[in-house]
Amino acid sequence: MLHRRDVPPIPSSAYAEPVTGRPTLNQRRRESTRLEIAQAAAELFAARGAEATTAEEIATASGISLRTFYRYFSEKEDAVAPLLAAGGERWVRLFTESASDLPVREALERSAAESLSPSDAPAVEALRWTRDLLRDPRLATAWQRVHADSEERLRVAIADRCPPGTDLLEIRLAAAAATAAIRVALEQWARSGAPATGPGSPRELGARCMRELTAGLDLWTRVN
Amino acid sequence: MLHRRDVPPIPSSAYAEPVTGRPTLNQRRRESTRLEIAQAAAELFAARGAEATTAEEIATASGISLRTFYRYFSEKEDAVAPLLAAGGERWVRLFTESASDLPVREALERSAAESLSPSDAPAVEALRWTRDLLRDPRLATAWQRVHADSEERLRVAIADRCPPGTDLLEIRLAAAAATAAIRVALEQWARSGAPATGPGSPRELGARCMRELTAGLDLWTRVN
DNA sequence: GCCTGAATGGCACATCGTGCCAAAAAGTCT
DNA sequence: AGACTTTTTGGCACGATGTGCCATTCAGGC
Repeated sequence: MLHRRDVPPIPSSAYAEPVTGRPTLNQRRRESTRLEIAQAAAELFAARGAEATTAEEIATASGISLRTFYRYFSEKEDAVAPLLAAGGERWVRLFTESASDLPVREALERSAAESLSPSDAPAVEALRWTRDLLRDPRLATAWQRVHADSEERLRVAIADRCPPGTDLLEIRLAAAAATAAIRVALEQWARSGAPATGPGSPRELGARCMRELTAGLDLWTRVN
Repeated sequence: MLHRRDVPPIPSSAYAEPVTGRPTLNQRRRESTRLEIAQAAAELFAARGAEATTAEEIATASGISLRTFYRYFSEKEDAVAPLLAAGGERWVRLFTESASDLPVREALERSAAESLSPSDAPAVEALRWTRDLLRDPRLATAWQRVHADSEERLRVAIADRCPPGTDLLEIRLAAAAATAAIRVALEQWARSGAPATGPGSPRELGARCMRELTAGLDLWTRVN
């Protein structure tokens, strides 16, 4: 007897469980609010630095109370995570949605390249912010957490594509290699003055990093 | 005029600057204190979890005041960093001290394997603690920071070995690949019930991860 | 012994992050 | 429309975090 569950057999969120698209209307509203807060936080962090910015200032700038801010983000520095994670989120989504008959490595490289070449307007904004925010040492923790989360999601996505008996260490290595490739590419791009497209762009750097880091993985020779 | 520095032109530590061994006596004492605190913190974290342990409890268990604790560690969770970083520290040190005529890749693999097979008694302890501490989600941040620092130190060490004109991106990739290999190997070992030596040990897993992740790097074909 | 600089401890203080509860908002149903 | 339920929000209190400041203690060198 773990939980008391008398009347409603399913304690899930609310009424109007959507049969159609995955994200609930409320969830989309919440995601939109998260982005607004992230935008305000990024401006403050870029201007004064994360150290000198209080959580209350971010909340006020976002038009919400301090208490509500901490319902959207568990830590002050996490407020910019939606911007830092924008690329990674899109990347894993593209990989998951790619044709399942495509070899894993092909799918990884293509979705990475596509996610690193911002076509969307907010994606361009996120990239610009990333470059600024990476300079703040106080945000290093958030940057690392974003990639740890990304690696975990990617690991699950890769595992779903592989046959059941696949070595888990191989899957972990593939996820770690691919995530590290994206991270190093973005860090290198942020340090350089290269533009968001063309030579030295995240897309080019990412392709090269991905190729070199994933070349030696055994995973590709066993499943395709 | 950034700082006021009138009388002493060099603000370095103390008297008795040692001409011989690198670490100052005071620094060694400090390092020893750090380890004692880390030991006490690890026991508390493993028993009650990092969430339910206050910084003051760690300080009291270490026989120091709360204020002094924060002079040794900037955050509560960082208190166990010396244990989590023990392997990585030794690894970079072994790599740096290895014969300079040894090819970079050889030196990397050998020092990694050696640092992952604990011969020292405290190294065995650190490994045992690592397995326990990795279960605490509250310590994930410290774990990630430890490896970010390790990657940075390794990057510098690799750069020192390479000829001046070497592509910085290649060096970054090598450092990232090697650090990720160690991290994945330790995470996999911690999840499994494998012993510290023999089959499934960190040394064996590390060798395999290192081989697969660094196989595709261009760096080896240009410098040796 | 004295003297000097570093290490320590105590205190105050701003900020962080959370539990709790009441008010407001949003959605459902008749 | 109104009554009802569920979710979200804001305000408040409070323990915990992390730091600046200053007096005291400690560990040498003289």
